[in-house]
Amino acid sequence: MEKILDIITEKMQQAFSAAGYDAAFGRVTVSNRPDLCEYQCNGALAAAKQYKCAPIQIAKAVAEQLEKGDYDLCEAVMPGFINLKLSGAFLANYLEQMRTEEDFGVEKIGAGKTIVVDYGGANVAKPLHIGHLRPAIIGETLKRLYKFLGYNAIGDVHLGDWGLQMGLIIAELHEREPELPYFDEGFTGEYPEEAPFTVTDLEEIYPTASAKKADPEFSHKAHQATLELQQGRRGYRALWQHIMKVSVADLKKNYDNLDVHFEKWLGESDADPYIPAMVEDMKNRGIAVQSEGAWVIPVAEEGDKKEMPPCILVKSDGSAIYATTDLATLVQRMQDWNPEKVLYVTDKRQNLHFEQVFRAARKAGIVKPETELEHVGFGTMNGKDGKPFKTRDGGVLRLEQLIADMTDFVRTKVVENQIVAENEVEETTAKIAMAALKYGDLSNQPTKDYNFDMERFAAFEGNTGPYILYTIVRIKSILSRYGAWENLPIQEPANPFAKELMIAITKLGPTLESALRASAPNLICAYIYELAGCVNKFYHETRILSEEDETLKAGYIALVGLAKNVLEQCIHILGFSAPEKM
RNA sequence: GCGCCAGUAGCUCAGCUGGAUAGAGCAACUGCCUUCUAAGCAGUAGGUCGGGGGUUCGAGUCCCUCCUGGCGUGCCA
Repeated sequence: MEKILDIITEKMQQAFSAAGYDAAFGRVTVSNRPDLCEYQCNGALAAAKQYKCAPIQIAKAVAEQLEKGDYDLCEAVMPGFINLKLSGAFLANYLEQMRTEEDFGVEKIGAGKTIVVDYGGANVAKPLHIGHLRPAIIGETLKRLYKFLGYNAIGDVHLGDWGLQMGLIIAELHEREPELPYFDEGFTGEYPEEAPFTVTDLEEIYPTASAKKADPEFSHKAHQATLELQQGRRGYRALWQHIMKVSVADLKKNYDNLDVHFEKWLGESDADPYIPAMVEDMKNRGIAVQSEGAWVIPVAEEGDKKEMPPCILVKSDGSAIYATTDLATLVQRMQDWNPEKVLYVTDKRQNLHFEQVFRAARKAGIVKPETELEHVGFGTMNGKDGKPFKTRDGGVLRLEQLIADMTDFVRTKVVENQIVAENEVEETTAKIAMAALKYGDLSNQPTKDYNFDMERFAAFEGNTGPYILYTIVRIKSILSRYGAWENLPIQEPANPFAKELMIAITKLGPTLESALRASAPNLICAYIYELAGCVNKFYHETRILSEEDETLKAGYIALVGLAKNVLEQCIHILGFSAPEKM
């Protein structure tokens, strides 16, 4: 469906033309003075400069040309704004179309296009911790948003299963149990089926090993193990298989709990087979050059404001580095899926890295010139005090623990309120906790650092996930009392609150498109907060079920029903859902 | 050193390509439940938009400069 702003902008542009001015000045925006009007055009102010006359003259002349039937108000005011209020008939018509078309008539701008969203970033052998929350939920939301707008969106977890961390674990295991057959280079038999460790063991082994990186001897051992693993040392590969199996099952469980689902569970190791040919090719074509013992791809360009270090392709010890696997992964993605776009959702501190990789990929022709590569770099989630998030004993808070804490906090409230039956407490609690957590995070601008404060996130008032759910639940309650409502047509607004709500609903499509363009889920949050506010005002001011005029009542029901559907569609994109009661 | 990002109410943050009176939420105070869930609604109070210049009819928004904080800056990811 064409957006309202586009429709009235077109009409405004025609009016500018008809009045003898450049149509380009006819852009209409949502009013920033809702007390005066709903939409406004500031074009006369800008046009005044070009035509050297008073802006109000232009505004008046243009307003004369507008079709009066579309508007309840259409006037030129000082110093030269053109103020508009839509007619109820126009709005009802538009909303009725939204109600009856599939997906609210939102334009499928991505039809026929494929996008890869790379967003998990989980590391094998490491439990998900608080740092994994943002990439998971921001990435999942962006992926769902792309899907809703018609893209074929492929989410890939891109496991960290091939880097130094694997070497660290192998080195640490070797120190602990050197007698294991995996470390015996002469061993030719079958390795045991059972892993010599559990998930819980791994969760302790990795941090221990990581802490020992400062020790030069251990560090060298770990680097050596990484290299040998990558070069295919048999025992290390077997050990690696064990680590993968144990760890991935656990990761899947945790992501499921967050309602985050990946289409592909590929990892850095899956890119490995592509590396030799890619590197060889780059060397042959002179894309990669030797420098300080390593093979690098110079990516500095003229006009760079900052120093642009080269992209390291092969380290001086001969092993691959993250740039290598990222490039090889891109080779695999282009070959298998040929996407229009690849989106990377990672910490913003990796900005330079991706800039280098993107340039290298273009230089080497791994992607087509028109393939879009975007890095969505999100900010750090800090503790309440603004410092990096730590547990009381200074450790890293596990994601599971975070969710458990949030759930406990919410459960108390749910029990206190006594609205749901005892056997529904857990399900309701889980939904509210998820909404609190995700909305709390997603409502921030992704690029900004923010402070995590559970009390604030799970607060049941104000701009929070629970507030949005509460609004939906209120409507659901009315709808279920009313009976069949799905086919009731939208009517003209019966009061100002209804009209405000209707206008809010029309902003769905434009909001989703802006959110996609800017990779900014917070825009969706801001939108549903506004929409929920409109619903609550309408709810408060209008007695719906006790309305005696049946036609009027049906119109109310149709309107809140549509509002509910839009809200639920939006929270689905944000990755959470509403209970029946709360 | 260089580069990137940020600085808006006591706190946490919005503010779309420069436009009318800078907006929310929390905290504080005040009203509104015999009526569809008060996890709500309405209202009061709270601001030299980090400082200083400049461009413009008009600047939180654009340009310059300074201050403060965070991050990055060749073999970790």
